[in-house]
Amino acid sequence: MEQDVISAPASGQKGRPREFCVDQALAEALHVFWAKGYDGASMTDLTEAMGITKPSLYAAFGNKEALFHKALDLYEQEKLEYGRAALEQPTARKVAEYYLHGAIDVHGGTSDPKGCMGLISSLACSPEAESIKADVVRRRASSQRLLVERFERAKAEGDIPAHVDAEGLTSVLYALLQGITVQAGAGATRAELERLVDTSMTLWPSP
Amino acid sequence: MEQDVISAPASGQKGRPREFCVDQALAEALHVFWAKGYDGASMTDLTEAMGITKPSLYAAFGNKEALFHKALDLYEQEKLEYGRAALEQPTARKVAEYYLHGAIDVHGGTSDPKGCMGLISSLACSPEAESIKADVVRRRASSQRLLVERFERAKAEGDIPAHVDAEGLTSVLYALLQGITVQAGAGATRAELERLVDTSMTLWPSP
DNA sequence: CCTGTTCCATAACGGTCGGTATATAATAAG
DNA sequence: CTTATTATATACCGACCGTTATGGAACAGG
Repeated sequence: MEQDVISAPASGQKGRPREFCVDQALAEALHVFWAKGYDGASMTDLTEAMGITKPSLYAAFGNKEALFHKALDLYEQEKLEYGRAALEQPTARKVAEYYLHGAIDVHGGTSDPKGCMGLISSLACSPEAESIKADVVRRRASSQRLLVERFERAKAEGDIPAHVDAEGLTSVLYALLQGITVQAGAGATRAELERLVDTSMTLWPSP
Repeated sequence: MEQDVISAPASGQKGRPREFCVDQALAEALHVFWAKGYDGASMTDLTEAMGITKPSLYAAFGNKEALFHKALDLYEQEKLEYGRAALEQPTARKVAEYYLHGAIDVHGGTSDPKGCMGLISSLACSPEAESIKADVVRRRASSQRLLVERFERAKAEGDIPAHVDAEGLTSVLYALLQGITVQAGAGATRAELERLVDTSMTLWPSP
C-alpha cells in the first residue's frame, strides 16, 4: 500500500511510468509550504507549482499532511544543516556565530522564501494543523537539546563562565534565531539582520 | 453611512436598539483572533464567541478585516501597554527588564491565549491577509523606533556604553521578545521563559 | 493480440469559507 | 394609529477547500 517515494529504480515497474520526478515535485512543494505555511498552501497552489494533478499528488505522497511532513524532512536536511554544523564549531562563541549567520543566510536570503517554514506553519492554528505544530515543536525540542549539551560541554571546557546557565543560554540563542526569522519574514534587510547578530555577539559571555 | 462603533449614547437612536454590547463583542473577537490568527479565525468562530449573528457583525464592524483592525487596536491599548510603560523606566537595563517581563506576563500567561496576536496573524500568508501583515509590521516599526530613541538617550546619559549600537540593541531586544512569544505559543512554561529573560539580562551591557 | 497494472486527466464530491438578500421584530417620530 | 429606521434571524450565495470516483492512456508480461 505504502509506496516508496524516493525515485524507484527502473526495474520492476509494471504499469505506466510516472511522468514527473518525485524529488523535484517535493522540492517545489517545499517552496510553497515555506512561502505560505501549511494552512495557507492550498492543494491548487501545490499542484500548480509541482506541475502535477491532484490525483498524482495523492498517489505519490498520500495527502496534504503527509506531503508536508516529507517537505519538512527535506527542509531540515537541506536548509537546516547549518544547525548541525554549528555544533561542531570549536568554541561556544563560534557555535553561536555560526548559528546566527546561518540563520541569516537561510531565512533572510533572496533565492528562497523569507522566514522559517516551521515557524510559519506552527503558529497558524487551524485544528487540523495541530499535528503539524506538534511535529515542528518536537523537532525543535530535539535540536535544542543538542545545543544545551554543547553549551554544557563548553562550560566544562571553560569556554563560557561557570555561572552561565546553559539551558537559559540556549533559550536565548533560540529566541534570537526565532526573532531573526520573524524579522526576515517581515521584510528586514540583510544589513539589519547582520546588525542584530553583530550586536548579539558583543553581548555574548566571554570566558 | 459609517456608524459609530463606540457604544453610542442613548440619545438620537431612531431604530431598533441593538441587543449586544459592541465593546464586549469586540473583546471576544480579540480573544478569537489572538488564539487562532486572522486566517484561522472563521466568521463562525467569531460570531459564536461574540454571541451575535453574522448580519449583526457586518452591520456593527463592517467586515472581517475591519473587525480585525479594531481588535488589534484594542490589543495594543490593553495588552501592549507594558511596551509604553517600559520606555519610562529610568535606565536602559530596566527598560529591557520591564519589556521582557511584561512579555512573559502578557504572552505567557494563563488567562489569555499564548503567544502574540500580531505575530500569529502576520506570519500566516494568505493573499487576503497581506494588508493585515502590513498593518502589524507598520505598528511594530513605530514602536521599535521609540525604543531606538530611548536607547540613544540612554547612551547620551552614559547608561549603556558608547560603543553599543542602539539600533542593533533594539533589534536584539525585539528578537528576544519575539522569541519569547514564539516559545510561549509552543508551550514553554513560565519558568523556562523567566530563565530565558534572566539569562538575557546577565548578558545586558553594563555602563 | 489480450490482460493486468499503474498513471494521468477531468470532473465531481460534501463541506466550509466570507459575505448577503429577505423578511420580521422593535424602537422613535409624526 | 402609520411611517421610517434599525437590528435580528434564517436561509442562501458563489467560491474555494481537501479529497476522490471515473475513464482513458501507457507500460509489462503472456
